Amino acid sequence: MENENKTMEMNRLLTILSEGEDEMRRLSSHLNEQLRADAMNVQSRFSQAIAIVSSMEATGMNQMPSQGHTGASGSPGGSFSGSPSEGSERIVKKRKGIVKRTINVQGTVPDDGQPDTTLVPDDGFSWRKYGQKNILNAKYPRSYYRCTFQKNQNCEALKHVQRSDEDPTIFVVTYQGDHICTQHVGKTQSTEHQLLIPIQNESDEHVMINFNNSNIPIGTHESAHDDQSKILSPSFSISSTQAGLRSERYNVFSPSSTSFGGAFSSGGAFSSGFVSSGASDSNYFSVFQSQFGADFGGGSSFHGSESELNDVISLPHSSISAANDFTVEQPTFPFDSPELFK
DNA sequence: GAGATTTGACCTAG
DNA sequence: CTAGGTCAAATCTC
Repeated sequence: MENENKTMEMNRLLTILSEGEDEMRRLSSHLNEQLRADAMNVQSRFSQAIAIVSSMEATGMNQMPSQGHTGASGSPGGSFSGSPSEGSERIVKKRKGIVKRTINVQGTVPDDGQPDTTLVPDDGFSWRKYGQKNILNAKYPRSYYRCTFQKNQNCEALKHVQRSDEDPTIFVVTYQGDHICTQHVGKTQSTEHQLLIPIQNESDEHVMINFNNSNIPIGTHESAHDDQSKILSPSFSISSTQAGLRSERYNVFSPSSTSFGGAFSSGGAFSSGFVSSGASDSNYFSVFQSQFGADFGGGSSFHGSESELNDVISLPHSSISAANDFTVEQPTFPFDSPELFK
């Protein structure tokens, strides 16, 4: 029962993040070149969070990923900039009834001679590569990873990653098994750059999304004494590295929105307001909301019933939104700030 | 030297 | 029998 709630909330979170990522993608198309790079940076943060949540969910949510040992295997580089929204998510049960969870994520643009391992998105867990195989009728080989802590903690989580034939920047990531290892949540991040999202309304558990420029930690933490309302103002920063770019602060706010989902849904925050709040040391987007996860549409589980009925359940990204009674349409952005556009 | 990656060989489900 | 998945020795990196 508790797990069902968790799954539901995780799916909600995925929906929210996916939509946020979509909105940022749309938004970036309206921006000038300088700001577009920043917007894409934010978009990539959403995408990374999505991958992390997907990984957590796929591996049973037993553990939250850590930051800090992503080094070696599956996720070197930390240059992940993609999301499940690029394709579809599906649950596959093939051999021996083993349930696998597949998501599509967008990695970095492949460079000639650059190994796949440097392009594979970081999902926050620590993986060790144990094999690579050429797959029939596939352009690119499939890489096999297991949890780094398989040996010393008997963690059985596995994943394999394969680059899409159609779009080499898209990686199909399949997760299998549960993380039982204790990969600790990174503690090196300042909370001022973290997004804390309550996983369960009734509990004190949160997902923490860090929109810092370093690796993103995401994890649960106990906050029995925390006032939730104080941590429900997610923000993410855009820090331009371009010399000469005027530093400004932009706020995206939603006076009427009561959820993060609403804030990023079409007709939500972006249509409610998007303003420049003046100069600051860094370009800064903030999403204000009164309450995260209030209610954005039922929170149905696209996780389904773990494929008990079907061997393959294919779920295009759009259906994630559909499953939550969301309709993603072209937003109507009242971009009033002249600095935003060419 | 320890740990991670590579890669050919081997195993096994379908 | 075949293709996907794993093993393990060789190699690489820090």
